Amino acid sequence: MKFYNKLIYWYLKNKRTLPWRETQNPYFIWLSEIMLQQTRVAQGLSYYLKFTTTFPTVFDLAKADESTVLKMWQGLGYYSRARNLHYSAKYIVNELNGVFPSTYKEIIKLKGVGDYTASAIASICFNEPTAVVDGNVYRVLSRYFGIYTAINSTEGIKEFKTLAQSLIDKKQPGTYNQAIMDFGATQCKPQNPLCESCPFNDSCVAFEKNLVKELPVKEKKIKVRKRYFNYLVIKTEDQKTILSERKGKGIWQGLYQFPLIESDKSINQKEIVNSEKFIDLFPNETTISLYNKKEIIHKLSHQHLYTSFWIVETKSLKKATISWNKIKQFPVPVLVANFLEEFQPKN
DNA sequence: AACTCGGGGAC
DNA sequence: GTCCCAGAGTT
Repeated sequence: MKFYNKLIYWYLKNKRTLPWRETQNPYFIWLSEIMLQQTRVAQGLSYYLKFTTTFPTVFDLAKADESTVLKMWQGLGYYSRARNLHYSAKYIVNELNGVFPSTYKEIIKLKGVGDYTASAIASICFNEPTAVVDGNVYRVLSRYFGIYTAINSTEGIKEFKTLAQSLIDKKQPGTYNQAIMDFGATQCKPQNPLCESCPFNDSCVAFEKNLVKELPVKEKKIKVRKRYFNYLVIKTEDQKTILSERKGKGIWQGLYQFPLIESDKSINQKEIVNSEKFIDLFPNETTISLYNKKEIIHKLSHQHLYTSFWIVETKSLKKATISWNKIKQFPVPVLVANFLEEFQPKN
């Protein structure tokens, strides 16, 4: 029996019921695929429902402000996905008359769409036999065929794409692609895969040679940068504060935060008050107090942010233009959202 | 080729 | 703590 027949047989019996499996609307499939990049189904699901409800068509998404899109994306991470999604929605509306491109070659031109996403959309929506290679596919193929090539090397990326392409069922590429991903997610899992009940355990190289735990091979690990964030949470007597948008490179582009004093180590209240930024911001009298006694360690994949929130009260401040009761309309990082939730449970 | 971009869940 | 998730863009 061919590889794809066995796989699709498994899929038809074991597939998860998911909302984006009920449609071939390329706009919906696109939304789901962008959201699920480096994101578990369980985490992306509610965002998918929220987006498809609020923006039922690409025209609705294109019409929205970027800030609105980011607010809806808040908490999902990798915010460039939301910015690129919005950019591409406007492109589809303005340049393509709202018609979603229908071939891999055209789909991959969209910003935020790479080989994986273009293959997924082309196969699921337009029946084009382009094989997806995501983390699940790397794992399934490296184990089944006993391949040691690092999945994040240039060579590995090429090798696995070619292999995946040779295995696809050209008559039902969309079903095949979803099958191999679902199989990787629920059966051939990273840890404790269900080999004893696996339909491939009579022909899987890794199972036969007891290499399941060694595969797939991945090169090098990331190193984590430590940063020290001191947020100045301003409260004026007329209930205003300052939020500013993060611009340029780095994390959280387009999201908002309180005025930030960053340092390369922990700093105390005296150092805050004597800093250039603080003096520039508050020429007049203020009261400052540390909100969290212990630094909050916010962990990103490449950075650990040691964070202190400083409550700064002052009579009035010209730059403080944002009312506290409107603060939750702004897209903010989870680090800031968590603080606001505790500091201002209302709204 | 290496780095950067979030947040969370499973172990 | 470690790994990694329906990856892509930039340097």
